[in-house]
Amino acid sequence: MSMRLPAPARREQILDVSVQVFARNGFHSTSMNDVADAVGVTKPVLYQHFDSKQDLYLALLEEAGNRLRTAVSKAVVGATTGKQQTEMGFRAYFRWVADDHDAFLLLFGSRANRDEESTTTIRRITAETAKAIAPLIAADIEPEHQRTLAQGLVGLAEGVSRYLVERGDSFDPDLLGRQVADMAWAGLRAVHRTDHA
Amino acid sequence: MSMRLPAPARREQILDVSVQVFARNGFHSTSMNDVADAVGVTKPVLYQHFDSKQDLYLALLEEAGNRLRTAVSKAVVGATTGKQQTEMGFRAYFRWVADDHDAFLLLFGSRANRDEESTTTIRRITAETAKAIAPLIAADIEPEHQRTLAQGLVGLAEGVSRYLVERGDSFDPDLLGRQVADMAWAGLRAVHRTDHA
DNA sequence: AAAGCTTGTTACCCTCCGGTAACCGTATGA
DNA sequence: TCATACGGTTACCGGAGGGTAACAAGCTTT
Repeated sequence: MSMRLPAPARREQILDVSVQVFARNGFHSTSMNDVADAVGVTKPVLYQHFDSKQDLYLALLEEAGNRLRTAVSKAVVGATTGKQQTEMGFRAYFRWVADDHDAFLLLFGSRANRDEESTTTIRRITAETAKAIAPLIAADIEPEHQRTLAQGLVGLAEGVSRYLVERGDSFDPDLLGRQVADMAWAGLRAVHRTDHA
Repeated sequence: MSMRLPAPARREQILDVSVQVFARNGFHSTSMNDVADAVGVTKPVLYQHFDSKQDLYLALLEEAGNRLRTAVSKAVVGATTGKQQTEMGFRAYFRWVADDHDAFLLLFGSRANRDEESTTTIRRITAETAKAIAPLIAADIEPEHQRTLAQGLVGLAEGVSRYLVERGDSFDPDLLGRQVADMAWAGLRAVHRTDHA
C-alpha cells in the first residue's frame, strides 16, 4: 500500500508518471497495470481518476499539445519581422522538445499509437501548429498551397526532432533552431520567387 | 469456401489485400480475422503463408519500403546537377505516394502502429532515404549536422504527403515535387551560406 | 470514540484475439 | 478408381488485459 495522497495530487502524479511510460512503450504495449506499477499503486486507483485507458491517454495528449502550443505562440509574439518569427518559432519548438521530451515522444514519436480518437487529437494539434506557421508564407500564393507548405515545415521540425530524440542525442535547441530557421526561411523566400516567376 | 488458389497466388493476394486493411485501420485495430474476411478466406489460411501477424506485417513493411527506395533511387540516377537531383527525388517520392497510397499510409500514416520491431524497420527505411538525400547537402559542413538536416527534409516530404493523403486530396505529384524541391533547394543553399559565414 | 467520507487493495469477470488441432473436399496421377 | 497431396474449414484453446465489485484501512468531524 503506497502513501496516501489527496485526490488532486494523486491525479497529477498519475499524469506525470504515465506520460513517461506511454512515451517509452506506446499505447498498446502499455497496460493499465504497467501504469499502476510505475505510479506505485493498484489499477482501481487509476479508474478513480480517469474513466478509461483512452481517457487517460487523451488527457496526456491534450496536456502535451497545450504545452507545445503555448511555448511556440509565446515565442512568436515577441518577434516583429517574418524572419525573426521563424527563428523564434523554431527555437521555441526545439526547446520544448529538449525539455518536454516525453511529451514530444507521446505526440510524434515512432511509437506513438493512434486509434481513431487519438489520431484526431494529434492531427488537430499538428494542424494548429501549421496554422500558426502559415502566415509566414507569402500571402499572395494559393491558400491551399500555403497550408500544404506549412504542414511541410511542421514535418521538417518533427523529422529533425524525432531523429535526434530517438537517437538519444542531446542538442542545443537555440543553435538548432537558428540553423533550421535559416534553412526554412530561405526556402520560404524561394516560394515567393517561384510563384512570381 | 472461397475459390481455390495455388499457394503463391494466394500469398500475393493476401499481401495485396492486407496492406489495404492495415493501412486503413492500423496494426492493433486490425485482427487476423479482419484480414481473413477481407481476403475472403478463413484465418488458418493466413497462417499457412505467414508465421504470425507480426510476420505478415513486417513483410508488408519491407515490400513498401523497397518500392519507395527503388522509385526514388531510379529517379535520382538520371539527374546530373544537385538541383536536378533534388527535384527528381521529390517528384519520385510524391509519385510513389500518389499511386502507392496504401504503402505510404502503412509506413508513415498517423495510424501506423509500431511495436519494437516495426519501429526498427520503419526507422531503417527512413534512415536509408535520408542517407540518399544527405549528399545533396553541402559536403563541407559537419556530417552530423548534414544528417540531421537530411532527416528534416525527409520529414518535410512526409509531412506534406500525410497532410494531403489523409485529407483525401488528390494532387499532381510532378507539380508538387517541383514546388517542394524549389523550396528545399533554396534552403539547402542557405545552409552553405550560414556555415561559411 | 464512533460515524462517515476518502483512499486503497484484493480478487475477480469477461471479452477479444492470436494461434492451432483436427477434419473435409477436390483435383491429379498411378 | 483409389491414394495422396493440397487448399480450405470448423471449432477450439489460452492468455492478456480492460474494467469492476466488494472490502479494508485511515483521516476528520462532532
